[in-house]
Amino acid sequence: MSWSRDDQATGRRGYHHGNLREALIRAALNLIAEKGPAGFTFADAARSAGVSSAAPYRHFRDRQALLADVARRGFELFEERLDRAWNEGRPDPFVAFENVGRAYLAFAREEPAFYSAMFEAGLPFDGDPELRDAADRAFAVLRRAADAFCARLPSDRRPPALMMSLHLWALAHGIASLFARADGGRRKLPMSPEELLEAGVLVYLRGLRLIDDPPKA
Amino acid sequence: MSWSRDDQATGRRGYHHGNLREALIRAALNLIAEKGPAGFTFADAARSAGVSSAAPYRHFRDRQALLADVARRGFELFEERLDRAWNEGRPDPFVAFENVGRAYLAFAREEPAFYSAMFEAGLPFDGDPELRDAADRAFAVLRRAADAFCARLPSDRRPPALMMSLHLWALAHGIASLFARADGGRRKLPMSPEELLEAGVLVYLRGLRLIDDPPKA
DNA sequence: TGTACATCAGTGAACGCGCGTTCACTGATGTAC
DNA sequence: TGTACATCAGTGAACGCGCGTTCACTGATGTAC
Repeated sequence: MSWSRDDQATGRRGYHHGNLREALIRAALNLIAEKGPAGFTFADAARSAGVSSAAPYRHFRDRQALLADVARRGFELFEERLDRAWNEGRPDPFVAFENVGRAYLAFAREEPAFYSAMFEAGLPFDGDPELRDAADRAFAVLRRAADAFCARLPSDRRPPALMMSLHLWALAHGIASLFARADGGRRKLPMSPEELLEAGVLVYLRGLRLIDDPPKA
Repeated sequence: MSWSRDDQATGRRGYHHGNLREALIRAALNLIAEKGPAGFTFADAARSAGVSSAAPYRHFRDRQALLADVARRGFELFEERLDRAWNEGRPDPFVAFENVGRAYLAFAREEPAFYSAMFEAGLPFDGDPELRDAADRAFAVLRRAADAFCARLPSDRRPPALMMSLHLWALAHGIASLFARADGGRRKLPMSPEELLEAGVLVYLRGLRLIDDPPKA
């Protein structure tokens, strides 16, 4: 029995929910994790927040607006995690880069719902400046890391930092999409995604330092 | 006016369609290209094949079976394209590798519907041996290419070919997913996805040849 | 401290819609004789 | 070559379902006086 006015099951307090917006976002994350961003419905989110199907309209224009909010928060969290891993290039840019890579995969693995909403929901970035900005800021961490790394190289063989950051982003995203997701039917590997990414980044960074070496004929 | 019994609009021939199975697959591809694999419906496929909504059940157990068939064909076509690009390593493994990379991106760009069905529909590979085999055969092309490439390297610095093929697959897939798809809201780049991939593969392959060089401190 | 009132954040019933699926059916096709 | 018949591949109507969305409403909360 409960002495307070809280409903133990839903966390609600009587007629007014109190924090429905947050509850809907949490519900959306759970549903996306279960069924993917396509399987998530507005009605379902309302249901699992313990509220009528009309209630979400007080907080979100429609289903897509809720999804976009989830994605935006995901990018913010992603940025924070990557930035903390980079740690301003400490102890040195090389090690810090590896840490960013691991943080990338850890995020994809630990927050599959956010990751799906961010990269697989097909949200229109163009029409949503907040979402685009959040995504840009997350990428900017990689970009800053690449800048710092390149600055250490002798200027005659310094690669374009933008290109470098795009390569590493693509590699991390590719590994995350193909191998690091929890959704059952993925391919078995002889190594962990983290090891695969670390080895890949290692090879890549070594290749960079030889950028003016002609290819083997 | 038509002298045959063909219906010009739908390609049908009277009561019996003639080739409904193929028509449904083509319809599915168009619909997936338009709305993504999540937006594609069985009813819509039937409609655009000019047939009643019950007809598809003569050819596919359900919606997912049709989707899986599209994905399987996609992997078969993908394998063929990659294999042709590899061309048994001619003129030399390095150039042939670049060709495979370009073929990978070209496929993602030219066949977005196949690509979506293959990599984004979340189909259960485990329960569908034909689909899994088709996917494995496509990957095997990359694997063979990596084997041939590694065989050219001196044995004391020969990288694991499996790892190498996984890296290149992930890089190509990452670039394709993030930058090479036609679906509007993608990020603008200062270079084409093909150039980005080519540069990345170049750096990677150069890094490979230094695999026993210690990282810069 | 109490009261009147505005505002807010919910309800619950209803709607139209399209989907997936089934069913008995029927027109077309192929084949045996 | 014709005919009877089995089989195949469609039809179209119907079903239950859940979704997104709207609407008038109402209970709860905050605030001015």
